[in-house]
Amino acid sequence: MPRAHGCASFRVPPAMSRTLVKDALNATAPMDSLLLQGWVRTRRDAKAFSFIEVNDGSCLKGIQVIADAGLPSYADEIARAHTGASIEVRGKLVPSKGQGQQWEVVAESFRIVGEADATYPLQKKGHTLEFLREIAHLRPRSNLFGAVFRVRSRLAFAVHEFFQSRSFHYVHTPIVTASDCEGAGELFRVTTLDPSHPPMTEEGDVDFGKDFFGKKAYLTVSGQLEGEIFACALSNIYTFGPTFRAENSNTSRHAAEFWMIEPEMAFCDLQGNMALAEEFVKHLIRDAKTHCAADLEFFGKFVDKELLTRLDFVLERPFQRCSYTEAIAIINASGRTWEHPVEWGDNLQSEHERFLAEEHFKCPVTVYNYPRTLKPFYMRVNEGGKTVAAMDLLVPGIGEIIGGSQREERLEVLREAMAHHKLPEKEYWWYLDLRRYGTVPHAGFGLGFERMLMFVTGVGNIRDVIPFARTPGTAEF
RNA sequence: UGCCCGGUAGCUCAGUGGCAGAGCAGGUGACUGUUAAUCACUUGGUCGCUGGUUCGAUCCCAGCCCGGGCAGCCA
Repeated sequence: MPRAHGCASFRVPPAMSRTLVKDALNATAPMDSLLLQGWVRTRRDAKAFSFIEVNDGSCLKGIQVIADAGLPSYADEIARAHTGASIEVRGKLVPSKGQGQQWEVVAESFRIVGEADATYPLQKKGHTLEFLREIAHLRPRSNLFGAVFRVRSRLAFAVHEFFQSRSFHYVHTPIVTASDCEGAGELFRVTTLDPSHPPMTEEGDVDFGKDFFGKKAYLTVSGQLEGEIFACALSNIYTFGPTFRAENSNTSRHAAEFWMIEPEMAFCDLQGNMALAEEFVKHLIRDAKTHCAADLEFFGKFVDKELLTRLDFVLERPFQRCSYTEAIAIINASGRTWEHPVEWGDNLQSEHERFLAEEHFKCPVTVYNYPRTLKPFYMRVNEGGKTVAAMDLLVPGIGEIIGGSQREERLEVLREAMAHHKLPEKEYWWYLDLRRYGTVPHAGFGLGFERMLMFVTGVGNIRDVIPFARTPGTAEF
């Protein structure tokens, strides 16, 4: 940042450095002087003084400030200290005389930094999540969203910590991609062509050869294929970045833009993959419990009463594992009538996945070895050729949270699979090269970061665990 | 994309084929180491939009827009 020199309006830096609310609340001794900066949550006036609850987002709780009516600024400023106003307070941290808190701040001076008038839409209580979505620029100031986004920040850090501590290397895979045949859903086109006057070929088609990249380009739906490249060099890698799917999905667990974590391990099979997935999910839960205890407690109270016991339960028990073939047998032996009856070879529907995780196993469950016909070309073909070494981790309440597989490392088997899926070898020459030169068994998976956050926070809609949700028809902010 | 539910004050909602309602928020006053403070009074409306039926529509009908739930696709 540029520094101001010799400027008359240069503001003298504060003599005191700022104390975060979190640190003030966790103080072990009184403080003679501190500077608080934050936003007014509520104000309660008495005759001789006012109570102001100040929150600065450093933690869930705010701190109570006592502003005596005798303060010089009181008469002019206190009436402007509405909910939502930003405020700066200098004073002492003292043990509270009141009941609800250990510490409070006795103001020696305070000023309103930025007013918030009566149109400020956040009230002390009673907003629906739908309303808060419409004010996504203000909702981080609410208790719930402050908590959600603190947990999101912490778990993003925990992702790196988990992999880095296991000697995985972080790879930045591209966001713009030119391969459109990964089969992971509809792609968003990336182009600089003028949509109303695109260049045309002699055949009358749009000439993408004249586009920015000289060919058709898209936003990535997965970093997996590029991740495999790096796993076949650095051994253990992970990606963590945004992913884009242009599916017209209108559900509480799909977004057009979401963040995905994709580890890829060389010299690893499906068993190792499942083990890592379980360890990873448990690590994230444990980390949130350790570092976001107050926020999780808030979710347990106001979002999902069973959240904390469920998370503990998930940590304690080993995840269940069950082959696709067994899963079909369990579903059909349940004696239930299904909206979508299944037999071997069919996709598992939501109702089946929910039944397995929520009722049969009552626990996260990894379903593996799916029929070859249901899965993409890159998954490793099992003995007998009918199934592939795929895995999906299903969790209660959400369903699929992880999808992964052991990859096909045998050149000829992979070529057959590509031919079967009608994929041109020319486009995948580099992917095939990985099997031509020093191929190794390798495996990996993708974890939807938002779905994990839904599981950890109990929040039921993906739009409420991502700062600015992109869903069909909506890209505000 | 399909099926279902909804749209009334800033927010959460009730309601009726015939003067538009409550709680909270906002305002004024009182009271109090308060803490979702309390009490009294009070401001506040294109009843989503367009058209139709009707003497009269916020209400009934149609179309559209917006939001939500579920399903499919997936993470």
